[in-house]
Amino acid sequence: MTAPFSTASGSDIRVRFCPSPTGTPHVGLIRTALFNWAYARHNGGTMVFRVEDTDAARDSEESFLQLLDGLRWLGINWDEGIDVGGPQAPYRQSQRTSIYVDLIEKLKASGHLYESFATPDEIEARNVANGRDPKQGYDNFERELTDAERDAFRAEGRSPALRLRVPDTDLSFDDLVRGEITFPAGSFTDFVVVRPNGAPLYTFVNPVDDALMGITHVLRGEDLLSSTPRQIALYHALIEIGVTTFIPRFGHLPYVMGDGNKKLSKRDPESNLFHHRDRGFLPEGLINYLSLLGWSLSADRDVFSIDEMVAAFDVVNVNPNPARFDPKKAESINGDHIRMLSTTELANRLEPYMGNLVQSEIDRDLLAAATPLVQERMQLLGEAPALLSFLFTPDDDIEIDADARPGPEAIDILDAASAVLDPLEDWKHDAIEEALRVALIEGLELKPRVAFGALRTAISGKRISPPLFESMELLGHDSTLERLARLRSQL
RNA sequence: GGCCCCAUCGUAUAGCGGCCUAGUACGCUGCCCUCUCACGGCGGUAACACCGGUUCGAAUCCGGUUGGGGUCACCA
Repeated sequence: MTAPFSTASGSDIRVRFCPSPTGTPHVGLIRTALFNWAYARHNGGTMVFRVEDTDAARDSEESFLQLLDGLRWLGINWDEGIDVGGPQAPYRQSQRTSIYVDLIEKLKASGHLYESFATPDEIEARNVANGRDPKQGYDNFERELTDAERDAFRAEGRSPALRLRVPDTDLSFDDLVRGEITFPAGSFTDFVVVRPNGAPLYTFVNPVDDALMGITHVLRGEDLLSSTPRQIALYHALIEIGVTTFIPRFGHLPYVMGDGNKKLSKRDPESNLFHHRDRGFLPEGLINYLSLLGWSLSADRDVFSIDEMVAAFDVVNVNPNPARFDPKKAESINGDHIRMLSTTELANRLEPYMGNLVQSEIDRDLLAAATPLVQERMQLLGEAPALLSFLFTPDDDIEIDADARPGPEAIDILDAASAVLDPLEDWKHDAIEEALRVALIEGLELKPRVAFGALRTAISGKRISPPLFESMELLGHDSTLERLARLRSQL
């Protein structure tokens, strides 16, 4: 069967993101949103955002709000739909019932939909009785029910679901990422589009809204690949009754996988968008990494800005095979983005991650001054507090980690350091370093790592810290001396 | 089981018939830098699932096999 697929290109391209608000935003879902968005922006087309909340049992307002929060955090915006409105409002399916009811009547009248009284159990039993695989699905046997037969079912107290009469021919489409795909006639059967209670199902409302909203390119997860022929069948019906004139192009994006060979599960923390935000991913870092799941900018570059991604993105270059989410790689990419930020910008981004450490203007200034010390030491913004807390902690409250505590031999080091630092006029890191090197490395003939290790413990309480002399400078003369004295007294 | 999709280093990918004794990045690892940790620099490790075919020539095209995944809901 030949079909009038969309030929839209450039700014005529219309894509959509249409999540069902169940649970926290999943990175696979977000990757789908990202690719749709990038495709629209690259082509100067239109991004539509609608919500498929037709499953009252599973959908929640909280989840809906989280979706908005997540998209806004990432900077994925839209031109029509939720909040911004548009010619096909409303954009929440729960508010579009009358539109569906109207179309259901039209499709019924035109003979595309027919009443089906068989329950799932009966269909399975029927398959078994006919020697078919129980899992083989519906066999279209109620297509030509007589009025008398229908009345008989009604007399039993049954209400019919409505099924779409699908064509008895092969159905083909040219997938944007996979190429030509053909489903043989008979491999997809008449499917239910309306429940007996009159409520339309996803199988109906999704293509109907795409048609009504003029969607030209449907980019979605590959789990929907098998339902595409059925949707195309529905499109043919919609075209015949004049609802639309074309069928969108489809592009089925590869799965985002977790460990093993299965989709990243909703139970897996890695799947949760907010898990990554909470740990300190930058929006641009996460977008960069997510882009790499099934797509690449070029052969030898995998760190790039959002603008660069948009400028280069084309869905036809998306790789069809499933991609594993690799937290290590994601963090590495994020670290690169952290290093690409200006220090003032990084300081601003860091602040929300500092917990109650940064509370005053003075704290903010200290954070700004300390940011350069940690910019090359983080992959996640959430690592900052552990690295910097000693700068914001009163001298009395510095805890000495067990693995950082030096032996009694450090007493001489601390004494010598105090002696040379106390009278130091020019409290700058290079002067501090010079004084300490003269006193400890040359004077006491110590190895730098031994001498400075003890001082590091004194001021930070840790074996690992930002650069020592810069840290001392930020801490100030008095605090530094106080901390040296405190450690000495504990040895 | 029927139908559909997928198949390059551990991972993500480059490759769209000769530029490939297969490139890059993460990871792992050796060395250098170095006050710790990082950052950075220079190396190393490691892949075309298999079998046929087409072709002068195949990771690239075709067929099959194997393996993995999805789908066959009155969920979305």
